[in-house]
Amino acid sequence: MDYLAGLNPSQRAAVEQTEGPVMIVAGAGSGKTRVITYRVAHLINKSVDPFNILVLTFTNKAAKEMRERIMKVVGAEAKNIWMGTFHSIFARILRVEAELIGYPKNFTIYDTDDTKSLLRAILKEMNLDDKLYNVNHVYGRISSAKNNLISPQEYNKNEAILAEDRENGRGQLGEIYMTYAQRCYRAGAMDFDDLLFKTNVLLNKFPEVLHKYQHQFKYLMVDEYQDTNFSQYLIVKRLAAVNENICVVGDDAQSIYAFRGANIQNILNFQKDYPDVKVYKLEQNYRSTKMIVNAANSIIANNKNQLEKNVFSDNEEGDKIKVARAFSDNEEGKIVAEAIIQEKSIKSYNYKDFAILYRTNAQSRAMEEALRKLNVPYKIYGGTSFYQRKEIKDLIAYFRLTYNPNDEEALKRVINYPRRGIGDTTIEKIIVAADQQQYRIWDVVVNAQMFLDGRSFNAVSGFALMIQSFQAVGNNHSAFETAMHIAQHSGILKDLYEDKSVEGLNRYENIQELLNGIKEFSEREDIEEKGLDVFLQDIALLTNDDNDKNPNADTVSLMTIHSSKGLEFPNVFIVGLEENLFPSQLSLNSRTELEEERRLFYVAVTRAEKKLHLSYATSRYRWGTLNNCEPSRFLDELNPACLELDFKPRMPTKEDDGFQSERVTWQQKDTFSKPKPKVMKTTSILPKAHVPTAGFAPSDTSTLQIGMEVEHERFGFGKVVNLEGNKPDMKATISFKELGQKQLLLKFAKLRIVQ
DNA sequence: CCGTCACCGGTTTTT
DNA sequence: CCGGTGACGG
Repeated sequence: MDYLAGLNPSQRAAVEQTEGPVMIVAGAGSGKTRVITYRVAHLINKSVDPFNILVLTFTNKAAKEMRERIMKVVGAEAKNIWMGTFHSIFARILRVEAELIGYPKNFTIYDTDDTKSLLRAILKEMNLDDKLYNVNHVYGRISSAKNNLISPQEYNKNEAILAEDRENGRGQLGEIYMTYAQRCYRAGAMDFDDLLFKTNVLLNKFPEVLHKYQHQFKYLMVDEYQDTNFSQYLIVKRLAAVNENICVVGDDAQSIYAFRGANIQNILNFQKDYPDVKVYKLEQNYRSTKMIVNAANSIIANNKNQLEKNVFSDNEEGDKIKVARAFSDNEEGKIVAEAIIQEKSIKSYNYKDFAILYRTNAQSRAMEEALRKLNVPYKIYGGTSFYQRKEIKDLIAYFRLTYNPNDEEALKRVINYPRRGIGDTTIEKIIVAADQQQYRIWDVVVNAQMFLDGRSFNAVSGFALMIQSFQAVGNNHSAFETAMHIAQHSGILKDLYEDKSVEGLNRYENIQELLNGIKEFSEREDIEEKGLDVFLQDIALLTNDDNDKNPNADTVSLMTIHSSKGLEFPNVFIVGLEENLFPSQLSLNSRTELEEERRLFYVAVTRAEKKLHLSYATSRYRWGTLNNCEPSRFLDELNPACLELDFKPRMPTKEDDGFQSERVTWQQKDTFSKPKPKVMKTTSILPKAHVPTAGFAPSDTSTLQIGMEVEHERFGFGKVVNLEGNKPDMKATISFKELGQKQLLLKFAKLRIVQ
């Protein structure tokens, strides 16, 4: 049990409190993962059967990492823990229980693309204006209904919801939702939200099933509890209801998924749900320097409604946070790339000690180009996943169809790819027939003679025969053999092989890579079921990093801030700190959304261990045109004492005056982009601006002495406490009444000597 | 049914 | 700027 020795008192207490409800409020970098892993290890050492432990995370990466760390303490037993993302764990349970709720065991999981494509089809069939009924909007509406456990029937009975839709001119949303749910059901498919929604249905409707899992999962732990939505919350609550051995870990300050239905109240209200809860706070940050922790605290202080905590660091003071300004997104990339090379050589870091974080994936382009020019190796995380590439999805659609021929989206995708003379009209006929006769789509396809005439009938029945032959092969061959057979006989391999363009070559290689992956799967010895259907099951739930071939390569990491959550790097660059980008334009309408952006910034800042770099550009390409940008309000919110402005004006203009030495009011500096009207007031940590005395004029400061009283145009009155440096670059430390001590370069500062 | 071309609209963030 | 969609002629 020597692992307990390495814990601080509150960490240790949280680990040892294995019984009853426990809430761990874990500040950024406070050793949260450590506590969870040791807590699980501790349970196992107390001879709790790993099969009785359920640990829920939000990403596959987090689950994998934890499992490995637990393995180091308790060995191979760790393999038996039920540990994974909400979606993958409940997909696994649903596969066992699916038939109870009318789904086949091998139900398809529709990913976002499938969902949107189906919605588009439905909107078209209903003849709805796809601008008013924007697919993303419709999807969002349905998704949030599901995450709040509102079924299509309930939706259509709920006058408040219907009225709201009608007011927005979207009175048909209820009907769309209904149709969408039916189509998914008929296709034997669940979307991401269904995995949670249907689990709730299952646990609600079948007490014996609920009972079974309540007794199986004697101990529950939920990581990132602040990111759970209502649907997830209720699953957890139901499962924990018998033993109440539930431990949730989270940090309200890092809640960044409200946009997807996460409800921060779940963590804020946990104490109400379990009045006898034991609460542990992990407040010591072991990750970052004091400077970084202080800066992070100064940001989050701008948010209301938080769990009270005081995150601190006993680490070294650390370097100040560098703030760089670029003239364009491309120059920003260059500044970052150069800074990486410089830092790396001075402090002999590896490339993998650096991360570049951005708000949106689109920002990666400028960074990539700059890194490539300077030969800095890098790796992009997230973005379009390997499994989302068109060619991969095409082949997988054949796999899907082989095991679930009612999968409408898979069918639409490949029934005419490669070309086999089945056009849109024919596909339309098949769908309409299925709809009118209440047939499953595959019933129509195999009985094509009833619905189609000569030529298209031949093509469709040829296709049906092909899929049936795939099913036959799948029945008695390994995953790899089946996959290879399908790739060849579907014509996909040939089609891609004949495309000799660079992209075509690339696509061919990607297919090879997928097949290689399946080969590896076929050869695994740690699992029994190795059919292609098993390989297929969770593919929709995988993301890019689950396909990382050499995770230990020495490369700079590029990713969105969202995907950086839970990670840490010695050096972090947060780029694109501009209004309308970060905070995102779409977040400016409400306080809650703006606060989520701020938490996102907090997450980004707290990724850094040693040194943090911030940057913004004054202009940026967006859809191919150049736009002016203003610096982000978040720069204003950082404690100025933590910042070091690092502007190297390449084209010195009069706007640059005073930049190096003063606390900059960022918003005013870009004279050519007119300040946007502020949508809402933010509570600024900046004191009220000083109003200079009438007739303020800067004095000649060459005679300045320690002890003199001065007035600064914006900082107000203060006293000179120190002077250092030589003439042109002489620096004065002035203690201002309102703002405390500041260092000013005399050649820039406009000071009036009072006496 | 298939290929070409003009047009439009999309960038949050992820399972 | 890019990729997807829709109209049109072959």
